[in-house]
Amino acid sequence: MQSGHDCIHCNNNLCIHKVPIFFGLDHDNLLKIVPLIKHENYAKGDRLLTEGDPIDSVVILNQGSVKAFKYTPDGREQILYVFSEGDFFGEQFLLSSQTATYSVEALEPVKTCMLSKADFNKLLYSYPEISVKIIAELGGRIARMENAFQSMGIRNVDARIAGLLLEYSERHKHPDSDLIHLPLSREGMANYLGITRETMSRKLSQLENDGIIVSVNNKTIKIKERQALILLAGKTE
Amino acid sequence: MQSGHDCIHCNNNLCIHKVPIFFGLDHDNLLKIVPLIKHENYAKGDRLLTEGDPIDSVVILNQGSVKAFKYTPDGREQILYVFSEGDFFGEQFLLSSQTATYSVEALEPVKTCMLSKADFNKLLYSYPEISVKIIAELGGRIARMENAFQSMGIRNVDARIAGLLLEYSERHKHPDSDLIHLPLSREGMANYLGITRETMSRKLSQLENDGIIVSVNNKTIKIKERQALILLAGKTE
DNA sequence: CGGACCATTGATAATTGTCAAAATTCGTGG
DNA sequence: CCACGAATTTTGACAATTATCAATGGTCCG
Repeated sequence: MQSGHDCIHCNNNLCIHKVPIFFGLDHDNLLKIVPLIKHENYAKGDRLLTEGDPIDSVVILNQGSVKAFKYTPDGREQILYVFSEGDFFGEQFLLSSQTATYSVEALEPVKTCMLSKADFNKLLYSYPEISVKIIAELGGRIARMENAFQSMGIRNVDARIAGLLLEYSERHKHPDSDLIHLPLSREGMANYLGITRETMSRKLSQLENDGIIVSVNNKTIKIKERQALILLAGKTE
Repeated sequence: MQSGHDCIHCNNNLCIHKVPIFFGLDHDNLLKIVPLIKHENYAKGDRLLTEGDPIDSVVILNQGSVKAFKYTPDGREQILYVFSEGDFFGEQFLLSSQTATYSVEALEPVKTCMLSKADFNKLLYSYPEISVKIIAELGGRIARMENAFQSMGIRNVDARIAGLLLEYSERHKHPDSDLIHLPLSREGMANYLGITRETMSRKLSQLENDGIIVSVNNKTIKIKERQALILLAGKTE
């Protein structure tokens, strides 16, 4: 059983295997990082981070999903991201501003791995290739944000909703069927798209009436006419 | 006149002094970078980059300003950024995706400095501190994008417009007075906020009727009641 | 089973988009 | 420096869409 230490490694520190920034480090180096990592559990609704808080570590999601959001001037939540297993956040704050620019809340039970700011910085200097990975990751995140920003600029709400459903269908696909797990509630999706929950509800009902989707339960829908959604997403008026 | 080479340096390669990522490099190292830089001029309306194009260099703005935008499914421009003197773009593409995720067009006569992808990568390996600077810069850009995204989610258009004017008033302030130089046309601002140019026009007229701003010309306005704008920007309904 | 939370639906008001026309501004060439 | 034409902006009337307010219905979980 020469894989003994490997199994401990795998069972307790999965996160290190799930995060692109650590890909490419060899096994020995990974083992050096393992002891630096702290773990934490959260229940649904728990706050992992609050806008304005000082930040002292990078957080890697090992299980579950979270929403990252800011409050608009009128007190509504504007959701920026939904992070799930393997995603991480906090790295932007370590090197630029010191305080969190958004709040993070668990959408379901969540397990995290955390790497302190000091250790993280040491890593950057010890393994220059990690810096390059991070630059790439940040570049990707910027691109995704830019896409989201563009979608927000689409004046046609039906197109925005169709686009969101298609995005979820790619990212949260159920294994066999064309069922989609929605990471957010109706209100959550509305808060992501910048519309009211009533409008969201109405639009989904309409899609169901048109036979394009079927609502299975509050967090699951089925796409019946993917092509129609794609058409809607590119609709001009 | 021992400053001879320094002056050549300063006159022809100002860009290197304007970009945060090169701050902190000593004079000798800066001199090594200078010969790697290529220059280019553009007239108003020229394309510097088109979405989907392969990218082979980082572009630093030495003079003038540009808009970066994507086309929405219906063919409208969604403006993502206005870059001006000292800003740079293209660095995200070098390390992640290979093609441009947005187009860039000159808003006025523009002078650029360009650093090839190969040279840029060499720099990253030779001067690790540049990587750290870039991570910080990207972190800042993400934060700005997140703010913009949040603003877009504000359902009240008056608040979005007030916020935009306040932002411009900080970034494009005229030296003495409280005149603001608008980097974008009415249509451009509308395309940034995701509204029609007619709505933009109407809203600005209304602000002028209310005595909050005065329109000096198409690219200049004067803020008469800054406090009123701040109030509007935080308005809930 | 009960209660809290979430989602849906209806009626109405407010806002913004659309289309069309007129007015203004801007840059260029004489 | 002025005039002219092109481009941009403004305004109006109307249609379409979405927010708001209020009430009802449904779902999830202990």
